[in-house]
Amino acid sequence: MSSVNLKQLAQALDLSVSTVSRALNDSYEISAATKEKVQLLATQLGYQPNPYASSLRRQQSRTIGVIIPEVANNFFSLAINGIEEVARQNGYHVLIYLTHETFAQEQTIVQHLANGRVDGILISVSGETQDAAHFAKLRELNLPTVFFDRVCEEVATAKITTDDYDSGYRATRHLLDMGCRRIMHLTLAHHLSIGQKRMRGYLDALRDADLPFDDTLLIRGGPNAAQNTAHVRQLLEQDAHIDGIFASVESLAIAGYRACHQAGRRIPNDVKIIGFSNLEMADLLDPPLTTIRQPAYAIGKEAATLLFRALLKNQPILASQSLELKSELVVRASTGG
Amino acid sequence: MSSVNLKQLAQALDLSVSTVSRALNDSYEISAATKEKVQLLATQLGYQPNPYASSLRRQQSRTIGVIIPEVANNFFSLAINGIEEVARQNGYHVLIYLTHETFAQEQTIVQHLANGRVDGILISVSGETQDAAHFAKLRELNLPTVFFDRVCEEVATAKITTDDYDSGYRATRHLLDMGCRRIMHLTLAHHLSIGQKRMRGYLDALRDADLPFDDTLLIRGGPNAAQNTAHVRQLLEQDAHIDGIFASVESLAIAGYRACHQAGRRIPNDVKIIGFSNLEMADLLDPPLTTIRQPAYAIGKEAATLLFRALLKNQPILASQSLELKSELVVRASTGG
DNA sequence: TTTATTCACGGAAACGATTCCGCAACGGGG
DNA sequence: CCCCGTTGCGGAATCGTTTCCGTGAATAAA
Repeated sequence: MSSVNLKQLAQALDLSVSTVSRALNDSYEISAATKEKVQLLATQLGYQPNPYASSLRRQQSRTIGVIIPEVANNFFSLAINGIEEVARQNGYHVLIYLTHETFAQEQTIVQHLANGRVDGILISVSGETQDAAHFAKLRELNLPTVFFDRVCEEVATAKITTDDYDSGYRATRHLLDMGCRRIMHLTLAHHLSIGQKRMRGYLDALRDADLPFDDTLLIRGGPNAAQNTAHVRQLLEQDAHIDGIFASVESLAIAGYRACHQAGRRIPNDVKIIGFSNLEMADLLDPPLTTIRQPAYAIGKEAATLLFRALLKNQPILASQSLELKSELVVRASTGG
Repeated sequence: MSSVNLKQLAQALDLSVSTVSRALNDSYEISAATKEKVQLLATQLGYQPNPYASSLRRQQSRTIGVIIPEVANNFFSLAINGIEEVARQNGYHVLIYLTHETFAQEQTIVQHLANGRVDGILISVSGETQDAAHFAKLRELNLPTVFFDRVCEEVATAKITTDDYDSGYRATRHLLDMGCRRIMHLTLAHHLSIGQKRMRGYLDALRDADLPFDDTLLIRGGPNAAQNTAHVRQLLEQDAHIDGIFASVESLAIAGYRACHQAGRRIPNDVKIIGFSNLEMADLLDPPLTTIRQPAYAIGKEAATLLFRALLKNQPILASQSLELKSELVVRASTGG
């Protein structure tokens, strides 16, 4: 669509197409004088190489794909921020795909990216994903892939995660320290390693406090916020002894707040709440929410950096390059006195 | 990069490349029997057309570009959600670019998209943008463009906005009705029409209440949240009579909250606050924030729908197709009693 | 039977950039 | 003076699809 192409430049300069191309790519075979002439006219006419012709010939697109469950989510939007920054610095473009937490969409998206459209993929898998078969094709095609936050353990590639087991343990431990004895655990991605790690942290903290694990205290949430709230409320009303809620994602912490309001349980007097969250205004909630804050921006940045290191140096991505960043426990009033 | 291409398919089937291509595109010139054979083998071998070869030949990329100031923002991430949904339904891909509210980045991005990489553009301009010259090229190239929310009036194309003047008026009027007499106005995009419209609503509401406009009550915020807060706090401490804050974007409403806390002004007793916001948990803040809620998801969806109508039918986008959606005033405790 | 038309397909030219190969001209060394 | 290497550039193939044009055979129309 760009009005001017190589052939037109070549004609105007009375040079061949190949010479013009080489001049623009700063090839050593072209004299300084010619280079200057070519580049001058190119900028004058506003020449921009056709990206598709270039990609076709070079067999690379200077584009990466980012697959995430949701974008209207503080964690993922911060991560995208980090990703986009690194991509732009390297002159790459970013294609965004949303799975809406469904496995089917994740499959189709991954499939559609296995045709050379992107040079690499960053992915945080959907809550439904249990099978990693759809990632096999990427491996087969040698398409560099980095998982972040919600990873697939089975796939042998690099993964950027946070200390999920530890965070789960510390969150639960904090509730216990504040006096909780019957702690609800709200989880979304319970099939995923991330969910299981946080859960194991929860379980181990209970065990270390010599508290039994009660299966009924476990709520597996879904994408529907109203339903999650109703679910939590129901449990709160059934079980008057519940005095703590550990939410493994932000939206479920919110569900916890709403459910407590509806069930007439005061936070933190009756029920203390802690949740994973990247909400910058967690301190302005009523009451301020105690959070485990993941370094979302850094996660995106690290994942992208790892990917580009592989892309630019044309090296494979190794599982050994995986990184685990630390989350931060920020104590506020929702778990206070 | 996809392992199998048309030529290989053709050889395997003992057909010509053109026949295979036509069979896969369901051309009327190909017999049903051949079509079936071709499609069977194609799916068996997992054939996927090379998107770049296809784009090069067809002169269209089945990709749209979305340019926004920030993604870590409830409004924009909801809008992207709407955009992505419509794009996926139409089989299009979405390239995301962030300007980080800077004019320079907006220029470079727009320039880089004027080479056929995308078939259309959805844009919400940066807070710094005052000049529309960089959009001229898009018009020149006939690259369909739709503005949403933060629009450029000078550019003759369709724009999806909300009733900004009205919202500004209603927000201010609400504060007046609740007894405010000295209302601070926090704005971000004061050069943009969106900022000016909201401001005019503010001014007209003051005028209709026979209140004078005081220039010192106007704060032009920037991208730095801490600085904005400090700015608001300073003004609050200087002027003890301020009893209302009207924030034209969510982040500035938050700055208002923080500033009030720091300056020891109670909300809503001393100062009442209203702000544009798409925060789903505005009701969980302390106190719950009275908001003007924009239909962010719908805006994204409408903008994308308009763009695709033009793309698919190959029609130009007319300014007359512009749409103005209604925002909603949600009264909560931050402007109460 | 002859001609016209449709059907089903093949060949080859695009799309625009990159790159392999080849080739003049020129300069320096023997 | 001749040979050879270097410098600077042109021609053409190539990436994988799409599509224009052509063509043989079968069928229909006359």
